[in-house]
Amino acid sequence: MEVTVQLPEVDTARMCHARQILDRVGDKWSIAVIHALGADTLRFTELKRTIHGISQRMLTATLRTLERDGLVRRTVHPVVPPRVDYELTELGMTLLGIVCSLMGWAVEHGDAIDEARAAYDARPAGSPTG
Amino acid sequence: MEVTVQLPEVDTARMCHARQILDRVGDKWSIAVIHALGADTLRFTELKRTIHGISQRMLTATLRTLERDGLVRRTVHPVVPPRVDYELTELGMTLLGIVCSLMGWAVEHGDAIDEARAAYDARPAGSPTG
DNA sequence: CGGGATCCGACAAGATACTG
DNA sequence: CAGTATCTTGTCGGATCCCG
Repeated sequence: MEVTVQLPEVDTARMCHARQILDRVGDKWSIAVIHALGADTLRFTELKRTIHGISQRMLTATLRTLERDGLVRRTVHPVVPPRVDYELTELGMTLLGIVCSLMGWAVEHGDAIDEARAAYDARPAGSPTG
Repeated sequence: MEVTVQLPEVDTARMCHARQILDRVGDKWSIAVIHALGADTLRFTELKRTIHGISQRMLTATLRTLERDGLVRRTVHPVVPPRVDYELTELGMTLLGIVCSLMGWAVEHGDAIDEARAAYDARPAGSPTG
């Protein structure tokens, strides 16, 4: 197989941009929130139930960050039982597309990675790479 | 209310896969290493010089993880001055493609995010979202 | 040159309790 | 219901020393 990646001019500056969004979506819960909101508009509690493992502290923090980055829109309804809706913005939806690409890659090559790990883990001590 | 979700059937299981690779490339240096090796095969010291900010501890740890996941191949040359070469595997190159997609998104929408942040930061205290 | 081991600081993140 | 504040812990990551 030959390399068809051919990154055009991906210098340090561009890679820095990649780190930017990875800092944004690379944390433990952003992806989960984006994915959950990609399906539908949800309330705080609904999000908490959907994502399961998340604490209300991290959910709040994650939502705040995503809102600040313009990826999630927060709507407060001034009703007697407080109600706050969260939904993806258009920008957030484009990011969701990227996330789906990520998922596609993970599903496609996740098996290979698993095998590689097993093989690496099975190596005695020093691998005769040369 | 109806769901206008465009993603086909992205359930929790798939999202979990996305988290897997984000755990892998989401750390501080993996992207930088993958990007550096995407251009050419490099030695340890060369990698250290290319990535600049990285310490040898993190470079070693990052390389080890990437090697274990089958993304990077490590070649030891038994010569008098020790020489170790690192290069991307075919699997690593496909991941580089994903990374490039990420970079593309970052470059394309990074400006919008910046504006959103500025707007969010300029808000008084409670935004009349509803 | 390449890398392992250890110590230590900084921050992310979980659990809990409290508020409006 | 939708958060906020505090405490504690776990992990990441840098600095340093040492080895082959």
